[in-house]
Amino acid sequence: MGTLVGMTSRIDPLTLEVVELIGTIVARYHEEYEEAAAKHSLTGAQARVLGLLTGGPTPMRRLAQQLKCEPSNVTGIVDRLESRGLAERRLDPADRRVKLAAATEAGRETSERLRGSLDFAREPLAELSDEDRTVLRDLLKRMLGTTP
Amino acid sequence: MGTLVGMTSRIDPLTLEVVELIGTIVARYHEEYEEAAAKHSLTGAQARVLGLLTGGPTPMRRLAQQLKCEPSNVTGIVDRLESRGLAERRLDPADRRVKLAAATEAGRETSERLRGSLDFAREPLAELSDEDRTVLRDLLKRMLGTTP
DNA sequence: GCTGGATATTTCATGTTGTCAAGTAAATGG
DNA sequence: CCATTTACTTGACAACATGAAATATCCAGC
Repeated sequence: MGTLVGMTSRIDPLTLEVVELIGTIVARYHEEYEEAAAKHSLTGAQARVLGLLTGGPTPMRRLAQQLKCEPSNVTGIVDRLESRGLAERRLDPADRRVKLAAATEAGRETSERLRGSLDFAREPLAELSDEDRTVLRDLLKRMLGTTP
Repeated sequence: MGTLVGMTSRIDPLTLEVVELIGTIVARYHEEYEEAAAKHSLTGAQARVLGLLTGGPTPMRRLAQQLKCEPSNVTGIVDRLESRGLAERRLDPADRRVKLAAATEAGRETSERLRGSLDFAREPLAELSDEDRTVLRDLLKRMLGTTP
């Protein structure tokens, strides 16, 4: 192996370009998400938890797993949602150790309004035809190993 | 317009599926990035700044713009990088108000090792042929409006 | 049934990221 | 030369995140 510039030269330029594009998409996605959350006076983490709660009452531990963080962190986030009347804690009759976080009616409304304002869905994809979207979907699925 | 289930039904299922896939990619990308940064004892923000500094000495203000945060925030991040010998502040001879953040030799090495450990580039894209990647690249570019 | 270990949650201490307002220093335009 | 703008830092504060220790509960094995 001759004199190479660096490790990155092992990746072909095309792959690098795609990775860079994905990075851009990731950045824009995050930006829009935080922005939409802020419009409803929520932080990103709060919006994420509220979104998870639309799936029904959820144990704190499960929220931590889905957010990939420590359970003690979830305590604070749910505290803040609760203090604003968007969520509440319930006891699990089946296991008195666990507390189920659940969205209140106000929480459900807020979550739904937020979902509606996430324009990332419409705007960039509007550039693509139906056929393009199908191709894109299949490529992304294969990338993610959904079709092994 | 009959009785609809909700606002989300305005978006066709295909678009919804693509949006969901992109969400998955965003989540995985972030996860891997933080993980790779942590392996080098860096936080995500520190890794991001260090990455920006590989482009050469950069005014604090510009870093703030690229990170989309307040300049006062960058002060702290660069402080931490500096205290670990990965970055340093230089004076801009052209304008004595600005301070240029620059990666040290150690910072450059760390940044390069980190870049090399970002497997998100190789692993998922390896599923795709060269032709597939070209198609994907073009679709993403159009999504991002790079080719108006 | 008891007991010991595992599990679910919280609390506390601590660190990083982020905002905003105020302050300092230097450039710039009348 | 002076007022304004610009670049950066500082300080106060909130949210997020981790890790260790405390509490309450469950469960397996005896």
